[in-house]
Amino acid sequence: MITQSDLTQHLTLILRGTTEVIQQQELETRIRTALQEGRPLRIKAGFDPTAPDLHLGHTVLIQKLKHFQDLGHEVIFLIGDFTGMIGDPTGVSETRVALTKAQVQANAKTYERQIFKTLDPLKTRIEFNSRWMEAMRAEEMVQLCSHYSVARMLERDDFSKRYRDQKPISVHEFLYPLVQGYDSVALEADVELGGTDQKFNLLVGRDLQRAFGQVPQVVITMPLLEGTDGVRKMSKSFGNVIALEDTPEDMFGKLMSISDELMVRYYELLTSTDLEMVAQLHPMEAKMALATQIVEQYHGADAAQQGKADFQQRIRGREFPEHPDSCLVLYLSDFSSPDDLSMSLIEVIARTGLVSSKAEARRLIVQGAIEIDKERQQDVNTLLHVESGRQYRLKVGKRKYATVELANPEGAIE
RNA sequence: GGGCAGGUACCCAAGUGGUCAACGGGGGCAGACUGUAAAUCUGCUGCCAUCGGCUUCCAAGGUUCGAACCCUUGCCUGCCCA
Repeated sequence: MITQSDLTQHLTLILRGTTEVIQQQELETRIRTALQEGRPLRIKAGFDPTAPDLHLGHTVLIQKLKHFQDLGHEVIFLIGDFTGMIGDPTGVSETRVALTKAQVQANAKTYERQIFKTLDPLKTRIEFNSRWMEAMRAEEMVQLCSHYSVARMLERDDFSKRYRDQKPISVHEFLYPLVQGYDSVALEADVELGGTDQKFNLLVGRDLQRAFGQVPQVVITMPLLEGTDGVRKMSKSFGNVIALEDTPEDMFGKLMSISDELMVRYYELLTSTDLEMVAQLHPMEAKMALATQIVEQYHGADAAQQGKADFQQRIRGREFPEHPDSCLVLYLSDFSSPDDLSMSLIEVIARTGLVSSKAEARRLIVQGAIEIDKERQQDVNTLLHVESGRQYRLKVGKRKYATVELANPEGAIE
């Protein structure tokens, strides 16, 4: 027997952090039925195969999938390989390179590795929409298109905006919402999750399901997580991502560099920590706790501690970290003469690979961003006289460190 | 198919024959200040180099002593007409 409190508990978890549920009434009804009949709901969330590197932005959805999974529902992680192979509609001038089967497979593997840090591999169904889309004949495709009008397509925010701004819209881009919507038909999804930017596409799914004689799915939208800049959504093209496969040190550092405001947001969407409690903490402490918690989830407890230690050394203490970003080893052959083991500082910095050009190295020197063994070097003409057996510690800018040393002379095998 | 307007550095956007590696804004980087924050202030932001040089303004040609700017063709985008 299903009690009201069971249902309420169930719903509370599902609704946590959501932006919108269409229709919540339907959701409740379906959950009730599911519980009563012991027949789990089928939850779908789609992902783009061209971006296999998941970042914290994606995990908002994955967490939500996890909630459903924990409640016993069937979770489908859908990889839009068919849509991905045609090309993505975002970006005006850039035509995405079509992915090969092999690439898609490789990306799918990456996805698995990443999402299974959160989801249960045994209970997660991974699907590819090429399975049904490749089998679709042109005739069926045309028929699919007939279920939607251009005017309604133009209702979509980004389409109408681009239309207004006189930016190009290719016809095939209209197919995207249709294909995505059709995925719901093919999977007979009960619920589809997506970011708020997906709302339109998700709703198309409802319409198409209706057109194909199915009960329309419940649509749940989740907020888009802001990137490290705190303003724009987290996205690779904005360079503001915290990737799941960032090193623990990187991840920790990036999390520490977000604004206090954003930190609260991250707590809200990426953890289940009580927000009231967070507000009691010193922002710095709270941020440390957040960073530790998140790094721990994706890299384990040890890594989290290591990330924390690295942060403490490198940034707070402005000390040389345990793991420098670059270790430059120089050989005798790198110098013009074995009697004069000196190299211009610019050259040395460039060789560490931490800067993109010598011009940049030069700039950093002028700007006082370079230190050798804790001494600031502001002279562009500085020469580094390398003594064998000695290690030089370079600080390049705010957060990059490198060691420089001469190759072991005895062990040198030419 | 026809007409019109455009394509400038990471993005937006000035420039419309020499003084342009190219105004300005955003972003990024650095310094100061800090809690590696945010906000703020300052500087830098094509490449190589000691003066100086080299490669850039959709592409390919052309005119010119000299072109991002003029001409031709092509490619791309938007709008209007069919």
